[in-house]
Amino acid sequence: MQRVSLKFLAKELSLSEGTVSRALNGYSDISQGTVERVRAAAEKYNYRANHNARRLATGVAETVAYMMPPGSGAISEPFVAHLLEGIGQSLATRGWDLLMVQVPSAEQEAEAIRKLVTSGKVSGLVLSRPYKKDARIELLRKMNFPFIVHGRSVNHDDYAWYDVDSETAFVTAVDHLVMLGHRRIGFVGAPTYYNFAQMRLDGYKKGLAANDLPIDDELIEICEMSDSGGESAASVLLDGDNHPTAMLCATDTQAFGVLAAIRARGLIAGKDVSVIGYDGIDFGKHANPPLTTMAQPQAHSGRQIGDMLLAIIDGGKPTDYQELRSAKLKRRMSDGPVGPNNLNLDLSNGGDNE
Amino acid sequence: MQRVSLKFLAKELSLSEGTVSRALNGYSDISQGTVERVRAAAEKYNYRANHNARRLATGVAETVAYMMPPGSGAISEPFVAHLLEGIGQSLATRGWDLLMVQVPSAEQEAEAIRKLVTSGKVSGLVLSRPYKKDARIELLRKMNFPFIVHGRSVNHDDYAWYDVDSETAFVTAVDHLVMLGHRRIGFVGAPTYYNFAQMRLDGYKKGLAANDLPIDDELIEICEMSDSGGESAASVLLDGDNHPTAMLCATDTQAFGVLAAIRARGLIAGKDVSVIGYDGIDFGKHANPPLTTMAQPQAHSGRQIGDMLLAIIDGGKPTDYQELRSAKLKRRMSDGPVGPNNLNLDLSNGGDNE
DNA sequence: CTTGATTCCGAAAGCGCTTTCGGAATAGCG
DNA sequence: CGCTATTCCGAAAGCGCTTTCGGAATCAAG
Repeated sequence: MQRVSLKFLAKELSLSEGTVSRALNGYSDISQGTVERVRAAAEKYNYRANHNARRLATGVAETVAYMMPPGSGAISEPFVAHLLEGIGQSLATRGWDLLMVQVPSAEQEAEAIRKLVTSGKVSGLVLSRPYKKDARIELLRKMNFPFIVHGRSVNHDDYAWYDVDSETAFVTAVDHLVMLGHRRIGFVGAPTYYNFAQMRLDGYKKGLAANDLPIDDELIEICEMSDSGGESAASVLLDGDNHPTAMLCATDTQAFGVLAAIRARGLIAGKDVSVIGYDGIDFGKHANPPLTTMAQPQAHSGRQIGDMLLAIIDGGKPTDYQELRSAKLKRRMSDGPVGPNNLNLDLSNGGDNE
Repeated sequence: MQRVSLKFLAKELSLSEGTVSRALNGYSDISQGTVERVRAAAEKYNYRANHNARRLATGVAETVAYMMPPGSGAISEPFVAHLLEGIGQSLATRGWDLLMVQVPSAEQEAEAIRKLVTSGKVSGLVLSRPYKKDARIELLRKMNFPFIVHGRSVNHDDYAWYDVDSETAFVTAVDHLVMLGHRRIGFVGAPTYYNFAQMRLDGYKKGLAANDLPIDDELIEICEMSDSGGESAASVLLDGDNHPTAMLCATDTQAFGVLAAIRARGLIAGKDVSVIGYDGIDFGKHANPPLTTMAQPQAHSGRQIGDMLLAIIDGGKPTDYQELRSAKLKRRMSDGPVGPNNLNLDLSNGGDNE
């Protein structure tokens, strides 16, 4: 294993190591003839440069790390998978590597970053799901290390990011619901130390205000970002005195739980209660009923993010790489007009299966 | 960035680089006193060894690669995410890294592996979803490189693997269906160059045979592993002359499509037609109806796989690390007894929504 | 007090590659 | 044909760390 080194090739060709190296790396001070001779030999002996050596010598790691959002199961979220794939593709165009970094808890993130940066094993970093005020981002900026974040913190003027404008997505969603006749619209949100969660909540409130609807705190439930979180949040909303006729969810995953809560009460989403999620994950089409959602343009987000980060590593100004995309309403079956059924919702007869 | 090197520390402490290095790495020939002095200084200056240098010097990469199954969207499959998370945790116990490797097409896999191995950047490899006869596995064995595969190829005696016995899982599923009175059981399978797909098909046939049921090729549909693949496969099964009263699917994802095909015909899964998937992915509970499935014990499979690979890298005999787990039937709502409805299924009146 | 064993550390040789520098050989020019 | 400009390559110095080897100092024992 790892038999053929530069030295071996050099000896074989009666050349110096330096010459072989330069020939392989496309330096101009090597004659065409030797370049070809070297290439042929490299091919013949299946030579691969030892990356650790090369990286040590050049000082560039040729590797980018993706830092997983901490918290168990985080990686299983669909968006992470897509992102990873895209970033990987982007990196592959240069033969760079993608490293996964997992941090057990949020407290350890800053330290993990410091370690990563100083270890020299990566030349760039992508972060996901920033907090409102994110210590990781500040640290990275202070260290002047190339990075890009998928999402934005509150103060996002001076670093690179790629985000979807979920705030206006939520006013769009509210508008849509209002247009369908809904006036009591609930909100199932995520913990607001995440900035995206805050922005979605803001969008919800903004949408309400724009439609001259009051903001009722009893219509707002914050829960963890899981289906069961959504389910219990929806339960308190649905079982309260002031049941909403529609619910907006911060994530599709929560929306699935909301749908479950609705079914559990013998109600029909899209008819008795409307539900709109956010993310646009594919699976939503198989939900019961198929989930209407604000779909992110996730098609090439990973690819995009990777390209942006690479540009920054190449010396680009981070602030030149800030991209805000917008989400689109994808109507499936979980939304609908307010009907006679839910104008005077009476849940007292709701079945309780499960 | 990357200010503090070993040299710096050494100078600061008036020690030689070698001494500092050995102190940090727990060699016994350093006095307790200096060890502490060195530790304190390292702490104070926030010293982190440059990994590339260390790896070059020691020859051990301290990194493990996960090779993604090629084909677009492969990574978005739920099992990959779980696996990655577990492997990452396992590696984290030693401070090792997880590298993601993506290969654009199956043809390039062998070459990618050769490159990876000879580049020296990883000390072990995990493969997923092997083919019946897998060139990657043979290559790795020939090179005597530490690896483990998630799944098994046909010939799996002489390497390490972790797999779930999907063959017996499928005979269990058939048994279950037969017990419910089904006699015409369809199979929606995956391409059989994948060994797992072949084994599931085998299990299906075996189960049929064990129950004295004939094997009818018209009841077997192979399609790609996506929901839409499952949907069209189910369509031909359902619209054929010889419609099955139950269908087994090689993956949950396909099963979701099958469910859709059933709904599209105005039928009810679990009542008119039974459906059982395989994988046990969480989302199945939100499907319509909730998907009955053969659930893999994926709880700690990633962790397990990581630990096994590490043991092999440490010199363990690969053949000592072969683990076969079993799947369990997780009944939800998509299976049920044969009813009067489907004994003489008449589809001519089936609605055609969507 | 001598000898042999221990303890602790410095020196130095790499690991495999990159890159600068300078020099030999060749080419171009008057 | 002599002189400068090019072209092409070898030598060598690192990159930052690990690890072997041996030696100085200390200790215990005879």
